[in-house]
Amino acid sequence: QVNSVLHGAVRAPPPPAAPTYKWMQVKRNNPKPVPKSDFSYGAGGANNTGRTNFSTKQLTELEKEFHFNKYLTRARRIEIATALTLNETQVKIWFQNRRMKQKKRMKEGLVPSEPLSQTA
Amino acid sequence: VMILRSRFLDARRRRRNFTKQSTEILSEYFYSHLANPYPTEEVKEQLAKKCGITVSQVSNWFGNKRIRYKKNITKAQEEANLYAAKKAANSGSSPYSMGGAGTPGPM
DNA sequence: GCGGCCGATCAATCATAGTG
DNA sequence: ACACTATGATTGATCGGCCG
Repeated sequence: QVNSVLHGAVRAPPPPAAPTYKWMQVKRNNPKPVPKSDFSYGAGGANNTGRTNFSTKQLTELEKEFHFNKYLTRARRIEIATALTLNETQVKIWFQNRRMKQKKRMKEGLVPSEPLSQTA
Repeated sequence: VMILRSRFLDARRRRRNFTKQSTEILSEYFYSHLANPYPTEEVKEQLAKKCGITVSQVSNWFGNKRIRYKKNITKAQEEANLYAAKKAANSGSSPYSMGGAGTPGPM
């Protein structure tokens, strides 16, 4: 119940009390449903722990593959996932995010490559 | 984590705070649409132009603003009220209509 | 129906700018 | 000069919608 339009003697009122809209209550679901229990690998094995921390090696490989193919086939995805000790989903998601990232750069930076040093 | 970070790490993260005026413009929109602070792509472009920043930056700003508002509702509400009052005070500078009870329906 | 993709967003985190 | 906070950017992952 929100305070009505109490007018009258309200000299120092904090009442406007912004209501709680639904967007403020939005909650994302569990990061992941735990596919299975496997050993926890330092970087690449941080499974459903919310946010995975890809190792530099994994990122390098993914990046390399991305330059070769912007899109993956099921087979290729499995190969990469296996080689990097990641889930197919993680690889899939990485590519999706990567594509969006490149698109964003293209739109603003106009440079599809990495913004590392100006090199010029 | 050794994390060499390439020595200079993402030069990108070398951010610069937006001008007070830009923040003011973004905040005004945010609090004027508190019921649904999700500007459309078109609106983002307008705000970006008005603030002299990119659309992505506008998106980042709203994304951060929404998340951080939720993180501290009480504190954030004070700011919301502050803006509400400010708006009520000067009627003639706000191009956006108030968004008070926009959609109180199902919470 | 199902799985992949897109566009937008969330949420946690990084690194720095600003403030006391 | 330094600890702490405010804030912009990055990114793995989720949500809803569309499509083959």
